[in-house]
Amino acid sequence: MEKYDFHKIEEKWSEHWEKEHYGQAEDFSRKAKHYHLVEFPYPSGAGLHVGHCMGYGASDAYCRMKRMQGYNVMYPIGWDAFGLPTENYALRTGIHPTVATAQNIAIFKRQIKQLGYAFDWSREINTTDPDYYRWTQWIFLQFYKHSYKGDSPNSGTVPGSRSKERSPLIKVADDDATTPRLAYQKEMPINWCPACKIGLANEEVISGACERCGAQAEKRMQKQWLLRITAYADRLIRDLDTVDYLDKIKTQQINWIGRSEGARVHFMLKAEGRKLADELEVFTTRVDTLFGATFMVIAPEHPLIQNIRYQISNIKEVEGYIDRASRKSDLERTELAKEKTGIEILGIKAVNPINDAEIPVFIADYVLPNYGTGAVMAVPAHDERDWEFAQKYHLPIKTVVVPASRKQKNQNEELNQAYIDYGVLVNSGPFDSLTSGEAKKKIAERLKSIGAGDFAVNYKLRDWIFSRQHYWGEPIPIIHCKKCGIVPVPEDQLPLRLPDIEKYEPTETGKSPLAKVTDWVNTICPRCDGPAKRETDTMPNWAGSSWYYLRYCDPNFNPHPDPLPNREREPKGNIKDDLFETPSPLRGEGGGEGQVLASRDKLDYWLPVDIYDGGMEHTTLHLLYSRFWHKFLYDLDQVPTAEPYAKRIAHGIILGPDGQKMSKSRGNVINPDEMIKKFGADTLRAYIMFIGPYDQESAWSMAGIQGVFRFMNRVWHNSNKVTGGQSPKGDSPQVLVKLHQTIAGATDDLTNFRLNTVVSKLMEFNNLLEKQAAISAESFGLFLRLLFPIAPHLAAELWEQTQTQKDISAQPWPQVDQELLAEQKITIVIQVDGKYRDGIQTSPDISEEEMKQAALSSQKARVSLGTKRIRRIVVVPKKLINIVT
RNA sequence: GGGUCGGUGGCGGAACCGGUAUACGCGCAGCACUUAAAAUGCUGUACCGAAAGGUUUGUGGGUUCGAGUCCCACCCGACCUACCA
Repeated sequence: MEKYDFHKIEEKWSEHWEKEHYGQAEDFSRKAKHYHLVEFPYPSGAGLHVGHCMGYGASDAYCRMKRMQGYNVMYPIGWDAFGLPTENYALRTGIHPTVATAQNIAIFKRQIKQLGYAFDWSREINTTDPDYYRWTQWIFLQFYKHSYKGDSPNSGTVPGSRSKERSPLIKVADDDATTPRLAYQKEMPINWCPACKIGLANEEVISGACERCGAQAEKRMQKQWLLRITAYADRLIRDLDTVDYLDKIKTQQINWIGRSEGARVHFMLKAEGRKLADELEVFTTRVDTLFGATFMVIAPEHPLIQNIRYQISNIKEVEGYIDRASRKSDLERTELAKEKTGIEILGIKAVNPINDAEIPVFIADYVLPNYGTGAVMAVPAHDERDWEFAQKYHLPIKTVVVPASRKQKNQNEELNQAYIDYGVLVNSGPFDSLTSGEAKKKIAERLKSIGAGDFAVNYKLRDWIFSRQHYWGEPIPIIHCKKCGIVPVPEDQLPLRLPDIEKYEPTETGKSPLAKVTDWVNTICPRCDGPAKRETDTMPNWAGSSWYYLRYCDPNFNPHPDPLPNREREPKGNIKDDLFETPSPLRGEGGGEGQVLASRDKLDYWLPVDIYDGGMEHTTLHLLYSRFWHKFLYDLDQVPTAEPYAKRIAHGIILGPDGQKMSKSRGNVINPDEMIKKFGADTLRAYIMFIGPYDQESAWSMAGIQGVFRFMNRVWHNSNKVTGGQSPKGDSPQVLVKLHQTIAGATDDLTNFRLNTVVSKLMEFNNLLEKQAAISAESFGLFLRLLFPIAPHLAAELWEQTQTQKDISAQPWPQVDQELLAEQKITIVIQVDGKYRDGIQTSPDISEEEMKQAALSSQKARVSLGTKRIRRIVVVPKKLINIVT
């Protein structure tokens, strides 16, 4: 027999599948649908990474099985192509990002096809395609044009929403400047990377450093666009109950959102005995300790200072402190956490609303500006950080809660089951002797009745900073007019295209490179026809990936098939017609008629995504963002489901051979192309599945891939043993039983993404085959069908060589012959006092009595029993006997 | 500090409902083929022991006829997160 020439085989079959459009899904097929999503790649110049191969290969195997099981499988792919590396590349080389992207995509495509991943290429999408980002921009405009009912994140009123209910959105008029919009602009301190010259989302700052380049991030005030994700915080937590995600993913999302229940408290401010107009509002989860508040602390960024600066007698020192704090990076601010610093704001006092005590106000950077209200009531007796601060500055410490005795606890247990009891209150006036759980409720109620506070819910999650000062992103479709203010680009003018530019450097002022393209920036206000300027910020990477799975369902959908002349390049002014202004199809206003992103029929057919595979690193960013967009689109009635993904799984990362994360600088990067060259695509696919448990990280091993390569060769040579036309009756029972055990085991494992054991089970069968002189074509064919998802080229080739039926991909998935398995002899384990002594082969219909007899007559068991008295015999039918002495 | 997941041979890892621990692969040793090597094939391979037999799933305890698996305490590691009021 000839050598296993994997190059020849793989080339032959990948051409075959391309020609046959294997992998193409059918809309509205009567077969059951399976929508299988993998995170689409960023097409970098480095080409496919073995990590991509893990996700795509496993999912490809799963989808091949599903197709053979009769499902209409959609397994699409696209390109998440906006982003910094391409822009940086353009900066270095002058090659336009569009050109670089096209080149990179070509590399990825070649690799993907070589590896035999059967994507549905008819649905390929690209986030940088104006026909795609047109709708990304459209979604942004809807955020801008809508308000969420009761959306203040700190209001404490939680919009009641069950998973299936849409929450009402309010359409906000263009000239309405007061209603809070879901997309809004705000001057705020942002994380700024001095090296990349880009504003960073909080999530992109990793322990004080820029996620991309590692430089220390700084703080900087800048007007930013934000999306009000906090309005959806509760639903994002609650609806996790309705989806099947790995538990750790759910936990991470819940922790990230960080919901905590407590109370808001208003402290009146006094200067020279007179009440000031400003109040100090704090959020606390421990309102039961309100009597123990001995001072207040506000963050250096707190706006109060500016408002009351004339009342502050030591304003110079205070401003000096603020200045020093602003120059610290987040990292410095947290690393120096051991030693707390601060300064008292002299000249003012805060008044505790519960007991009218006047207490000093400090400014200190251990209080974070972005959490709660940026101010805390300090209770040094019951908070470690406040205690440290009080120690350092010799501030009073007043104990107001003491541990409850067990007896008291028991007495109150029934009353307070819903609360965590820290103890009972002392030194708290009328609230003394209440448990802290009760006191939380009573004190908050009291505050509410005197207008000095209320129950409140607070989130760690902050609104999503949506502005980037870069070129290679979706332009934010907004126009700034001196007269009219913020004016959205009319929807019929979308897409708002990126203009071609010469220089990609961000400006020194921190504005996007677009700011220098004066032809483009200067435009005409769509409302008043006066001169106006375009927004020059672009959207973050996460924008295009927040809805791409919708577009796969209907990649060419266009709600307005007759395109208007593209007017955005040469605005002629006076574009007022609303004809093509897409109606916001709010509930009850037209059902599915206003569909924009994809046709409703197709979304109804395909959604939700049945399985979504990706990396763990995306659980708190991409996954949360896209759930947020989806819920918003659901509220707009653009999508039929409240959640986008029914099930989320995640694969582990592949480490280099040295056990370290792969990186160019370490020189431990494994290049898929080299592996294909050396071992072939099938071996690479199978090895990556075999490397370890799917959801854990595993280190690459050259010896390991060698072993899998040997397996492929053995399978190849074992096809010699196929005897034409022979029925499986000629195969030994041992082979048949093993074959059907393999069918059962491999199916179960593949269904549950236990890919390493799928491969090992196929190896086991092949090892048995190795010892046989011959095997029937039919049995070997069953084995090949199991192999097909793992090593499709090899399986298809051997199928063609050994079988009469045509194409392996058209064959049904093997069924287990239960009778065959049932007829087999079983092994009964005989134990004495729980220890294995003997095993006997017997038929499966053995009775318990017969089992006992067999056990007692076992030579080995009797030796082990000796003269001991038998106390009991435990019988597990058809499995085991334990003789207890 | 909080959260999550882990700890099984020389190594990567199997063991699904508590029922023969160490499947599969690597490595290693011996043999065959070869002038030789590579490749390939065969045999062996948790530990102690010549054998009979005994011991073994991070440590200590518990439940059970029986524990890698369940419960309690502790030790170690990885990842995420972190002055979150």
